[in-house]
Amino acid sequence: MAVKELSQIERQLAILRRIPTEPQKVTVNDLIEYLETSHNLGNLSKRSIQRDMAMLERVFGVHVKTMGRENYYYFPQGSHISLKKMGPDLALGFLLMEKYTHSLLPEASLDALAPYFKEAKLALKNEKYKYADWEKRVAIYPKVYPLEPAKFNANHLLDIYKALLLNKQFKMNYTKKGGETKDYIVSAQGVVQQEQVSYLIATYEGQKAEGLIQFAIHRINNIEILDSSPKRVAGFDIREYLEQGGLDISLYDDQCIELIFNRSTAQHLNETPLAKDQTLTELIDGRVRVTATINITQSIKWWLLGFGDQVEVIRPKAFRDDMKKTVQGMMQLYSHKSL
Amino acid sequence: MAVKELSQIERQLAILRRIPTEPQKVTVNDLIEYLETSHNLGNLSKRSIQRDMAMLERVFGVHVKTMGRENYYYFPQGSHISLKKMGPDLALGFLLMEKYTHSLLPEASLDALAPYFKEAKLALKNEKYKYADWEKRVAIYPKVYPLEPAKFNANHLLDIYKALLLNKQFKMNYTKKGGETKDYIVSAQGVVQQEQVSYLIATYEGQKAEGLIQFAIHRINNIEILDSSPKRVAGFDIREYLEQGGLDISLYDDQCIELIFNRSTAQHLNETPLAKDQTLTELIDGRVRVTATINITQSIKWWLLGFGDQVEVIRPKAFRDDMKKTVQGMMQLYSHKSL
DNA sequence: CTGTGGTGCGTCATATTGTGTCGTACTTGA
DNA sequence: TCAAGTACGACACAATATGACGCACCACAG
Repeated sequence: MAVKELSQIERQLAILRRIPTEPQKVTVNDLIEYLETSHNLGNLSKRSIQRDMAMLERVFGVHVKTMGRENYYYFPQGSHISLKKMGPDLALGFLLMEKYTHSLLPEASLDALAPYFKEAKLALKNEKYKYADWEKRVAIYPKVYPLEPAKFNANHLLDIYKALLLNKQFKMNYTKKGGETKDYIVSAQGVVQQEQVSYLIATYEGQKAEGLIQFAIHRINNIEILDSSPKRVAGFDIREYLEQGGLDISLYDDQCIELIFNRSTAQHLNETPLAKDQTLTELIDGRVRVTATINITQSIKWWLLGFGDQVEVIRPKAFRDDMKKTVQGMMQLYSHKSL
Repeated sequence: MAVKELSQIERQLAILRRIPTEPQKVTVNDLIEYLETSHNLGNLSKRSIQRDMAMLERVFGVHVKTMGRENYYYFPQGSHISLKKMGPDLALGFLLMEKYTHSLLPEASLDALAPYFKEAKLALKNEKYKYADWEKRVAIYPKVYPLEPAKFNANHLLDIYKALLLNKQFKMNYTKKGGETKDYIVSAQGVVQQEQVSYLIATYEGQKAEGLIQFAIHRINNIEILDSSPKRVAGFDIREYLEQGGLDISLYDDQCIELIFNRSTAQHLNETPLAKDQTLTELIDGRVRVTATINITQSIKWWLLGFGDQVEVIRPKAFRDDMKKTVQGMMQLYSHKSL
């Protein structure tokens, strides 16, 4: 490639893109090498780059630290440069994302995102928009999960993601169901986030049986990323894993379900269908017969039980019997006098 | 304020921040006025700004359109300038947010966010990070909601948010439960997003009784933002509204609940407690007595029913009787022979 | 249709700013 | 203590930005 000439501004922007955030840093010599190799430039004097840095410091808030005889340049953590003002669509997107996810994201990510959220709020505070009481007007409200979220260290999640991305194994200390803790050398295969609880899908060193193990992330006590490469399970795909009932085992082979709903309850199946092939038929007694093809899992059973006497399971027969048995168990509970 | 002098770069950056995205546009005269008022600059020649624009076009991809005798400048939709490269924490934050929210956000917001997501993926594709199969390794998986999401037009949601922010009323066509449609002039008070379904909390013109009305957003057929100001309900706070059972009515005044769980089922209450003041006591028969202070709502009943015979409601008495009655109803369903 | 006043843009002399080459002060490591 | 490397101020010179034209073009009004 030919040696190009770059105008001052273009050169300064190229430098800007090279400046890392806080833990990392860069020297003038690094920058020269970068510009010469990546941008095929010759003929840049060190003095000019030094002057550029002074300007970037003044205009873009690049930080400088003189350590020893060299200057190191970096962005402080959570810094942000915005050249383009956010439009309302974009700003709203950020605000909604913050609402939806702020309890789910690792701290480090939240810190890094904070300037974007701040900017979004600012963008909605100008002449036209009145961001004033957004907090008082918009809420996300979980329906069926009155539980407090598991005390869940999102930093561990971050470490797992990093291990996945860096293609490394990691060592973790984990509290097993019984309460005993154990160290594992883990090859992460995937992560599933389910409502408030996240699971790591992985294999570990010294595993007795073949297969993928699920670890609850909130039971992880400590993580340390190792240098070794993980043992990858060939052809692993988290969606296939979930479809084959990774978290949620199919109770029956039969996937054709037939239910009879109360009329009022059936109504909302119109809006949120059980499956794409769902059919609804009104019966003589006013109730509604529903058929659909779905994996019949523990979740489905739970969901149907939740409707109480407003739904009756007809098919598969085995599922009906299962429901009947459960109801008999419940009946027994409430036949006793309460303690 | 004194008339400041700005260097070329600083001026160009100031201009850049003033350039809007596509539907809007800006002329050189607008920019001069902006710089003179907002940045207290005098002495800028029109020719210099014109030259600046040529440079911004070349370096930052600002688009220009000559309409009539003037030039209009704007950013194309979905354009994005990144001067700072994303760190891994930030990039992960974006990827997770995309995973969590991409089915919930309005199209326009998604389009505007797309460059950020793209940049995040790029940031994880460099020397160190292997973004390769993120899609195959990370999933969000709803637990208790096997339903297909309501066909829900996120653009209507966007319009509602805009009406809230712009402090305007809007007109909407809405399909009522029965199936009939009706036009409303609406004063939005808030929005609640609950799992897959979003609700607009509002008052409307010609409302018969006092009070806040809930509209399901997926039943809205059309929205048009008006110029009139909404009637604000004094002191409205969505959190208070929800706590007082806006969506989810308390069934009983008594908030002290007492349950007896199976041992295995009770275990996960350790991790995700029912409430902050929850107490667990093991009984002689191995089951676990749980007490907690919570709003006893339809959701809670649903949730408890879901456990089938693994939980028994003890108190409040009225709630126990309610559960008993429901179980008797279920018993009746399953005593019949199936059709 | 024609004139007036506005715009964009090329050009040129001039003012301003960027650049390379010093020198000096300072730090580190041999 | 000295050599070698860095940061940075100063200075002359080169490069670039600026303002003042002029021309071409367009819109609008008379």
